[in-house]
Amino acid sequence: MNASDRLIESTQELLWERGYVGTSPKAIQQRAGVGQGSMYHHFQGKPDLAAAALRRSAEEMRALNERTLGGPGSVYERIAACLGREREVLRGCRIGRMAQDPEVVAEPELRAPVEETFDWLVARLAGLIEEGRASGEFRPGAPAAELAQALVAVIQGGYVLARAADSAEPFHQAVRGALALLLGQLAEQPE
Amino acid sequence: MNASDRLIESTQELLWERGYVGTSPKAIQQRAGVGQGSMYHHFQGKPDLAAAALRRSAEEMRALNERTLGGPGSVYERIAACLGREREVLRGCRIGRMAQDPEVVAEPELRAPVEETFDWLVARLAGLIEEGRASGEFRPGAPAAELAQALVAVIQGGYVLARAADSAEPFHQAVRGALALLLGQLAEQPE
DNA sequence: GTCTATAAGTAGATAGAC
DNA sequence: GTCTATCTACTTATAGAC
Repeated sequence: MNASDRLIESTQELLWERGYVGTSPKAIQQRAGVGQGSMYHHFQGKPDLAAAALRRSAEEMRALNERTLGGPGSVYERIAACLGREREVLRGCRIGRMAQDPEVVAEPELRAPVEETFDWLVARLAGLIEEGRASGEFRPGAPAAELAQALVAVIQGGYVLARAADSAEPFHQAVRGALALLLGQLAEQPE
Repeated sequence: MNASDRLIESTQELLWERGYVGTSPKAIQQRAGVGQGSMYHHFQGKPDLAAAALRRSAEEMRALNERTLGGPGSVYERIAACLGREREVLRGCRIGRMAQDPEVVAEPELRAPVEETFDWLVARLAGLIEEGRASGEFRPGAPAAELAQALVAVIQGGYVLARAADSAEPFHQAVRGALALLLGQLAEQPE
Protein backbone atom coordinates (compact mmCIF):
# COMPACT_ATOMS: atom_id res chain seq x y z
CA MET A 1 0.00 0.00 0.00
CA ASN A 2 1.35 3.42 -0.87
CA ALA A 3 1.83 6.36 1.46
CA SER A 4 -1.33 8.12 0.37
CA ASP A 5 -3.53 5.11 1.12
CA ARG A 6 -1.81 4.47 4.44
CA LEU A 7 -2.38 8.10 5.41
CA ILE A 8 -6.07 7.90 4.55
CA GLU A 9 -6.48 4.66 6.48
CA SER A 10 -4.70 6.00 9.56
CA THR A 11 -6.82 9.12 9.43
CA GLN A 12 -9.99 7.04 9.22
CA GLU A 13 -8.98 5.17 12.35
CA LEU A 14 -7.94 8.24 14.30
CA LEU A 15 -11.06 10.21 13.37
CA TRP A 16 -13.08 7.26 14.59
CA GLU A 17 -11.17 6.99 17.87
CA ARG A 18 -10.43 10.60 18.68
CA GLY A 19 -12.55 12.82 16.44
CA TYR A 20 -11.36 15.67 14.26
CA VAL A 21 -10.17 18.04 16.99
CA GLY A 22 -8.41 15.20 18.78
CA THR A 23 -6.54 14.01 15.72
CA SER A 24 -3.17 15.65 15.00
CA PRO A 25 -1.17 15.44 11.77
CA LYS A 26 1.70 14.07 13.79
CA ALA A 27 -0.38 11.20 15.14
CA ILE A 28 -1.58 10.40 11.63
CA GLN A 29 1.96 10.31 10.28
CA GLN A 30 3.20 8.08 13.07
CA ARG A 31 0.39 5.57 12.68
CA ALA A 32 0.87 5.54 8.92
CA GLY A 33 4.64 5.24 9.25
CA VAL A 34 5.01 8.23 6.97
CA GLY A 35 7.03 11.40 7.38
CA GLN A 36 5.85 14.98 7.65
CA GLY A 37 7.03 15.96 4.19
CA SER A 38 5.28 13.00 2.63
CA MET A 39 1.96 13.87 4.17
CA TYR A 40 2.08 17.46 3.02
CA HIS A 41 3.13 16.31 -0.43
CA HIS A 42 0.03 14.14 -0.86
CA PHE A 43 -2.46 16.34 0.97
CA GLN A 44 -2.80 20.06 1.47
CA GLY A 45 -3.24 19.70 5.23
CA LYS A 46 -5.38 18.18 7.93
CA PRO A 47 -8.78 19.27 6.54
CA ASP A 48 -7.95 17.92 3.09
CA LEU A 49 -6.80 14.57 4.45
CA ALA A 50 -9.77 14.33 6.80
CA ALA A 51 -12.15 14.97 3.92
CA ALA A 52 -10.61 12.11 1.94
CA ALA A 53 -10.81 9.81 4.96
CA LEU A 54 -14.44 10.71 5.63
CA ARG A 55 -15.45 10.14 2.02
CA ARG A 56 -13.94 6.68 2.18
CA SER A 57 -15.56 5.85 5.53
CA ALA A 58 -18.92 7.01 4.20
CA GLU A 59 -18.57 4.71 1.22
CA GLU A 60 -17.68 1.75 3.43
CA MET A 61 -20.54 2.46 5.82
CA ARG A 62 -23.02 2.56 3.00
CA ALA A 63 -21.78 -0.76 1.59
CA LEU A 64 -21.97 -2.31 5.05
CA ASN A 65 -25.61 -1.31 5.51
CA GLU A 66 -26.60 -2.28 2.00
CA ARG A 67 -25.36 -5.80 2.67
CA THR A 68 -28.18 -6.39 5.17
CA LEU A 69 -30.83 -4.05 3.76
CA GLY A 70 -30.49 -5.50 0.26
CA GLY A 71 -30.30 -9.07 1.58
CA PRO A 72 -32.95 -11.81 1.65
CA GLY A 73 -36.07 -11.89 3.84
CA SER A 74 -39.12 -9.78 4.53
CA VAL A 75 -38.82 -6.04 4.99
CA TYR A 76 -39.02 -6.45 8.76
CA GLU A 77 -36.33 -9.12 8.69
CA ARG A 78 -34.00 -6.98 6.59
CA ILE A 79 -34.43 -4.01 8.91
CA ALA A 80 -33.87 -6.26 11.92
CA ALA A 81 -30.76 -7.67 10.25
CA CYS A 82 -29.42 -4.17 9.69
CA LEU A 83 -30.09 -2.98 13.23
CA GLY A 84 -28.78 -6.19 14.71
CA ARG A 85 -25.73 -6.63 12.55
CA GLU A 86 -22.42 -7.19 14.26
CA ARG A 87 -20.86 -3.97 15.47
CA GLU A 88 -18.00 -2.84 17.65
CA VAL A 89 -20.54 -0.95 19.71
CA LEU A 90 -18.15 0.66 22.17
CA ARG A 91 -16.09 2.18 19.38
CA GLY A 92 -19.15 4.16 18.34
CA CYS A 93 -20.16 5.10 14.81
CA ARG A 94 -17.30 6.48 12.74
CA ILE A 95 -19.71 8.62 10.74
CA GLY A 96 -22.14 9.72 13.47
CA ARG A 97 -19.26 10.63 15.75
CA MET A 98 -18.17 13.39 13.41
CA ALA A 99 -21.48 15.21 13.84
CA GLN A 100 -20.41 16.22 17.35
CA ASP A 101 -17.35 18.04 16.12
CA PRO A 102 -17.97 21.76 15.58
CA GLU A 103 -15.15 22.05 13.05
CA VAL A 104 -16.62 19.22 10.99
CA VAL A 105 -20.12 20.67 11.08
CA ALA A 106 -18.78 24.11 10.15
CA GLU A 107 -16.77 22.91 7.15
CA PRO A 108 -18.97 21.81 4.20
CA GLU A 109 -16.24 19.55 2.77
CA LEU A 110 -16.17 17.60 6.02
CA ARG A 111 -19.88 17.60 6.83
CA ALA A 112 -21.04 16.53 3.35
CA PRO A 113 -20.01 12.85 3.58
CA VAL A 114 -21.68 12.61 7.00
CA GLU A 115 -24.92 14.19 5.86
CA GLU A 116 -25.03 12.16 2.66
CA THR A 117 -24.54 8.88 4.51
CA PHE A 118 -27.53 9.53 6.75
CA ASP A 119 -29.61 10.85 3.86
CA TRP A 120 -28.93 7.65 1.98
CA LEU A 121 -29.66 5.37 4.94
CA VAL A 122 -32.91 7.14 5.86
CA ALA A 123 -34.08 7.09 2.24
CA ARG A 124 -33.17 3.40 1.93
CA LEU A 125 -35.13 2.48 5.07
CA ALA A 126 -38.08 4.66 4.11
CA GLY A 127 -38.15 2.98 0.69
CA LEU A 128 -38.17 -0.44 2.33
CA ILE A 129 -41.04 0.52 4.63
CA GLU A 130 -43.06 1.78 1.69
CA GLU A 131 -42.27 -1.41 -0.16
CA GLY A 132 -43.53 -3.34 2.87
CA ARG A 133 -46.75 -1.34 2.87
CA ALA A 134 -47.30 -1.94 -0.81
CA SER A 135 -46.92 -5.68 -0.31
CA GLY A 136 -49.25 -5.71 2.69
CA GLU A 137 -46.53 -6.63 5.19
CA PHE A 138 -46.78 -3.25 6.94
CA ARG A 139 -49.91 -1.32 7.69
CA PRO A 140 -50.23 2.33 6.62
CA GLY A 141 -49.52 4.98 9.20
CA ALA A 142 -46.99 7.68 9.91
CA PRO A 143 -44.82 8.94 7.04
CA ALA A 144 -42.19 6.30 6.21
CA ALA A 145 -39.46 8.95 6.38
CA GLU A 146 -40.31 9.67 10.02
CA LEU A 147 -40.16 6.00 10.97
CA ALA A 148 -36.87 5.70 9.10
CA GLN A 149 -35.37 8.70 10.90
CA ALA A 150 -36.46 7.19 14.20
CA LEU A 151 -34.76 3.88 13.37
CA VAL A 152 -31.50 5.53 12.37
CA ALA A 153 -31.70 7.70 15.47
CA VAL A 154 -32.04 4.59 17.64
CA ILE A 155 -28.80 3.24 16.22
CA GLN A 156 -26.92 6.51 16.65
CA GLY A 157 -28.38 7.10 20.09
CA GLY A 158 -27.67 3.51 21.02
CA TYR A 159 -23.98 4.13 20.44
CA VAL A 160 -24.15 7.20 22.69
CA LEU A 161 -25.85 5.28 25.50
CA ALA A 162 -23.40 2.41 25.19
CA ARG A 163 -20.34 4.62 25.44
CA ALA A 164 -21.89 6.53 28.33
CA ALA A 165 -22.39 3.25 30.18
CA ASP A 166 -19.10 1.77 28.97
CA SER A 167 -21.13 -1.29 27.98
CA ALA A 168 -22.70 -2.54 24.76
CA GLU A 169 -25.86 -3.56 26.60
CA PRO A 170 -27.82 -0.27 26.27
CA PHE A 171 -27.27 -0.38 22.51
CA HIS A 172 -28.71 -3.86 22.23
CA GLN A 173 -31.61 -3.03 24.53
CA ALA A 174 -32.46 0.04 22.45
CA VAL A 175 -32.39 -2.04 19.27
CA ARG A 176 -34.65 -4.69 20.79
CA GLY A 177 -37.00 -1.96 21.96
CA ALA A 178 -37.09 -0.39 18.51
CA LEU A 179 -37.80 -3.73 16.84
CA ALA A 180 -40.59 -4.38 19.33
CA LEU A 181 -42.08 -1.01 18.46
CA LEU A 182 -41.73 -1.74 14.76
CA LEU A 183 -43.65 -5.00 15.22
CA GLY A 184 -46.66 -2.82 15.99
CA GLN A 185 -46.50 -1.59 12.39
CA LEU A 186 -46.95 -5.02 10.85
CA ALA A 187 -50.31 -5.62 9.19
CA GLU A 188 -50.77 -8.96 10.94
CA GLN A 189 -50.21 -8.18 14.62
CA PRO A 190 -48.23 -10.97 16.27
CA GLU A 191 -49.49 -11.80 19.73
CA MET B 1 -21.38 35.54 41.05
CA ASN B 2 -17.97 34.44 42.35
CA ALA B 3 -15.02 33.23 40.32
CA SER B 4 -15.64 29.57 41.08
CA ASP B 5 -19.22 29.67 39.82
CA ARG B 6 -18.27 31.67 36.75
CA LEU B 7 -15.58 29.09 35.95
CA ILE B 8 -18.03 26.23 36.26
CA GLU B 9 -20.59 27.96 34.10
CA SER B 10 -18.05 28.80 31.40
CA THR B 11 -16.81 25.23 31.44
CA GLN B 12 -20.36 23.92 31.06
CA GLU B 13 -20.84 26.08 27.98
CA LEU B 14 -17.51 25.20 26.41
CA LEU B 15 -17.89 21.48 27.03
CA TRP B 16 -21.28 21.71 25.32
CA GLU B 17 -19.90 23.63 22.35
CA ARG B 18 -16.48 22.10 21.87
CA GLY B 19 -16.26 18.94 23.97
CA TYR B 20 -13.59 18.04 26.48
CA VAL B 21 -10.62 17.77 24.11
CA GLY B 22 -11.60 20.99 22.38
CA THR B 23 -11.88 22.99 25.59
CA SER B 24 -8.70 24.64 26.89
CA PRO B 25 -8.16 26.12 30.34
CA LYS B 26 -7.27 29.39 28.65
CA ALA B 27 -10.61 29.54 26.83
CA ILE B 28 -12.43 28.80 30.08
CA GLN B 29 -10.60 31.57 31.91
CA GLN B 30 -11.27 34.09 29.17
CA ARG B 31 -14.98 33.33 29.00
CA ALA B 32 -15.24 33.47 32.77
CA GLY B 33 -13.21 36.68 32.93
CA VAL B 34 -10.91 35.02 35.44
CA GLY B 35 -7.14 34.77 35.50
CA GLN B 36 -4.94 31.71 35.33
CA GLY B 37 -3.93 31.80 38.97
CA SER B 38 -7.53 32.07 40.09
CA MET B 39 -8.59 29.02 38.18
CA TYR B 40 -5.79 26.88 39.58
CA HIS B 41 -6.58 28.16 43.04
CA HIS B 42 -10.20 26.96 42.90
CA PHE B 43 -9.66 23.78 40.91
CA GLN B 44 -6.83 21.32 40.59
CA GLY B 45 -6.85 21.42 36.81
CA LYS B 46 -8.96 20.84 33.75
CA PRO B 47 -10.28 17.38 34.72
CA ASP B 48 -11.35 18.60 38.15
CA LEU B 49 -13.14 21.62 36.73
CA ALA B 50 -14.75 19.57 33.98
CA ALA B 51 -16.04 17.08 36.55
CA ALA B 52 -17.68 19.90 38.53
CA ALA B 53 -19.23 21.31 35.35
CA LEU B 54 -20.54 17.92 34.25
CA ARG B 55 -22.10 17.20 37.63
CA ARG B 56 -23.94 20.51 37.44
CA SER B 57 -25.08 19.93 33.85
CA ALA B 58 -26.31 16.47 34.77
CA GLU B 59 -28.35 17.91 37.61
CA GLU B 60 -29.89 20.54 35.34
CA MET B 61 -30.67 18.00 32.64
CA ARG B 62 -32.44 15.76 35.11
CA ALA B 63 -34.55 18.65 36.43
CA LEU B 64 -35.43 19.65 32.88
CA ASN B 65 -36.71 16.20 32.01
CA GLU B 66 -38.53 15.75 35.28
CA ARG B 67 -40.52 18.89 34.52
CA THR B 68 -42.30 17.17 31.63
CA LEU B 69 -42.19 13.56 32.84
CA GLY B 70 -43.62 14.47 36.22
CA GLY B 71 -46.19 16.84 34.71
CA PRO B 72 -49.91 16.37 34.09
CA GLY B 73 -51.52 14.08 31.52
CA SER B 74 -51.52 10.43 30.54
CA VAL B 75 -48.28 8.48 30.39
CA TYR B 76 -48.22 8.82 26.61
CA GLU B 77 -48.79 12.55 26.86
CA ARG B 78 -46.00 12.97 29.38
CA ILE B 79 -43.55 11.02 27.25
CA ALA B 80 -44.62 13.03 24.21
CA ALA B 81 -44.13 16.24 26.19
CA CYS B 82 -40.64 15.15 27.16
CA LEU B 83 -39.60 14.16 23.65
CA GLY B 84 -41.20 17.25 22.14
CA ARG B 85 -40.05 19.80 24.68
CA GLU B 86 -38.32 22.88 23.37
CA ARG B 87 -34.65 22.29 22.63
CA GLU B 88 -31.79 24.03 20.93
CA VAL B 89 -31.49 21.02 18.68
CA LEU B 90 -28.45 22.13 16.69
CA ARG B 91 -26.41 22.65 19.83
CA GLY B 92 -26.78 18.97 20.58
CA CYS B 93 -27.11 17.36 24.01
CA ARG B 94 -24.62 18.65 26.55
CA ILE B 95 -24.60 15.31 28.31
CA GLY B 96 -24.78 12.93 25.36
CA ARG B 97 -22.05 14.82 23.58
CA MET B 98 -19.52 13.89 26.23
CA ALA B 99 -19.96 10.19 25.46
CA GLN B 100 -18.04 10.69 22.23
CA ASP B 101 -14.97 11.96 23.98
CA PRO B 102 -12.44 9.20 24.68
CA GLU B 103 -10.89 11.10 27.58
CA VAL B 104 -14.30 11.47 29.22
CA VAL B 105 -15.18 7.82 28.76
CA ALA B 106 -11.78 6.75 30.09
CA GLU B 107 -11.98 8.88 33.25
CA PRO B 108 -14.54 7.57 35.80
CA GLU B 109 -14.95 11.00 37.43
CA LEU B 110 -16.02 12.44 34.09
CA ARG B 111 -18.08 9.55 32.78
CA ALA B 112 -20.09 9.01 35.97
CA PRO B 113 -22.40 12.05 35.64
CA VAL B 114 -23.09 11.11 32.02
CA GLU B 115 -23.88 7.48 32.80
CA GLU B 116 -26.01 8.40 35.81
CA THR B 117 -28.07 10.88 33.83
CA PHE B 118 -29.00 8.26 31.25
CA ASP B 119 -29.57 5.61 33.90
CA TRP B 120 -31.98 7.92 35.65
CA LEU B 121 -33.82 8.91 32.46
CA VAL B 122 -34.19 5.34 31.22
CA ALA B 123 -35.43 4.18 34.63
CA ARG B 124 -37.87 7.10 34.83
CA LEU B 125 -39.32 6.31 31.39
CA ALA B 126 -39.46 2.58 32.08
CA GLY B 127 -41.30 3.30 35.33
CA LEU B 128 -43.81 5.44 33.48
CA ILE B 129 -44.42 2.75 30.88
CA GLU B 130 -45.01 0.17 33.59
CA GLU B 131 -47.33 2.59 35.32
CA GLY B 132 -49.19 2.96 32.01
CA ARG B 133 -49.47 -0.81 31.71
CA ALA B 134 -50.79 -1.15 35.24
CA SER B 135 -53.48 1.43 34.55
CA GLY B 136 -54.46 -0.20 31.26
CA GLU B 137 -53.27 2.69 29.10
CA PHE B 138 -50.48 0.59 27.56
CA ARG B 139 -50.68 -3.01 26.54
CA PRO B 140 -48.12 -5.53 27.78
CA GLY B 141 -45.21 -6.40 25.53
CA ALA B 142 -41.48 -5.92 25.33
CA PRO B 143 -39.59 -5.14 28.55
CA ALA B 144 -40.27 -1.54 29.55
CA ALA B 145 -36.54 -0.93 29.94
CA GLU B 146 -35.96 -1.78 26.29
CA LEU B 147 -38.67 0.60 25.11
CA ALA B 148 -37.23 3.27 27.39
CA GLN B 149 -33.71 2.79 26.02
CA ALA B 150 -35.11 3.06 22.50
CA LEU B 151 -36.86 6.34 23.34
CA VAL B 152 -33.76 7.89 24.89
CA ALA B 153 -31.71 6.65 21.93
CA VAL B 154 -34.11 8.38 19.54
CA ILE B 155 -33.47 11.68 21.29
CA GLN B 156 -29.71 11.25 21.34
CA GLY B 157 -29.62 9.97 17.78
CA GLY B 158 -31.95 12.76 16.71
CA TYR B 159 -29.35 15.28 17.84
CA VAL B 160 -26.70 13.47 15.82
CA LEU B 161 -28.85 13.44 12.67
CA ALA B 162 -29.72 17.11 13.12
CA ARG B 163 -26.14 18.22 13.43
CA ALA B 164 -25.13 16.05 10.49
CA ALA B 165 -27.80 17.75 8.38
CA ASP B 166 -27.19 21.18 9.92
CA SER B 167 -30.97 21.32 10.41
CA ALA B 168 -33.33 20.60 13.28
CA GLU B 169 -35.74 18.81 10.96
CA PRO B 170 -34.32 15.25 11.24
CA PHE B 171 -34.59 15.49 15.03
CA HIS B 172 -38.26 16.42 14.86
CA GLN B 173 -38.99 13.76 12.26
CA ALA B 174 -37.32 11.11 14.41
CA VAL B 175 -39.39 12.19 17.42
CA ARG B 176 -42.62 12.09 15.42
CA GLY B 177 -41.65 8.65 14.14
CA ALA B 178 -40.92 7.40 17.64
CA LEU B 179 -44.22 8.71 18.97
CA ALA B 180 -46.07 7.06 16.08
CA LEU B 181 -44.36 3.78 16.96
CA LEU B 182 -45.24 4.25 20.62
CA LEU B 183 -48.90 4.70 19.70
CA GLY B 184 -48.86 1.06 18.67
CA GLN B 185 -48.25 0.18 22.33
CA LEU B 186 -51.47 1.78 23.55
CA ALA B 187 -54.14 -0.66 24.69
CA GLU B 188 -56.84 1.08 22.69
CA GLN B 189 -55.40 1.35 19.20
CA PRO B 190 -56.29 4.74 17.68
CA GLU B 191 -57.22 4.51 14.02
C1' DG C 1 -7.55 34.89 46.17
C1' DT C 2 -5.51 36.79 42.11
C1' DC C 3 -1.62 38.15 39.15
C1' DT C 4 2.47 37.52 36.10
C1' DA C 5 6.47 34.70 34.62
C1' DT C 6 8.17 30.69 32.97
C1' DA C 7 8.32 26.25 30.74
C1' DA C 8 8.16 21.64 28.36
C1' DG C 9 5.31 19.76 24.97
C1' DT C 10 2.09 19.72 21.07
C1' DA C 11 -0.50 21.65 16.79
C1' DG C 12 -0.20 22.56 12.23
C1' DA C 13 2.20 23.93 9.14
C1' DT C 14 6.37 26.04 5.60
C1' DA C 15 11.15 25.75 3.40
C1' DG C 16 14.50 23.72 1.25
C1' DA C 17 17.80 19.79 0.76
C1' DC C 18 18.13 15.18 -1.30
C1' DG D 1 8.32 11.73 -3.19
C1' DT D 2 10.46 11.87 1.22
C1' DC D 3 13.41 13.94 4.82
C1' DT D 4 14.96 17.34 8.34
C1' DA D 5 14.90 21.99 10.10
C1' DT D 6 12.38 25.78 11.51
C1' DC D 7 8.49 28.54 13.16
C1' DT D 8 4.38 30.67 15.55
C1' DA D 9 0.81 29.75 18.45
C1' DC D 10 -1.49 27.11 21.82
C1' DT D 11 -1.84 23.63 25.84
C1' DT D 12 -1.59 22.69 30.55
C1' DA D 13 0.35 23.50 33.91
C1' DT D 14 3.94 25.28 38.16
C1' DA D 15 6.27 29.12 40.92
C1' DG D 16 6.30 32.82 43.37
C1' DA D 17 5.12 37.76 44.02
C1' DC D 18 1.29 40.79 45.65
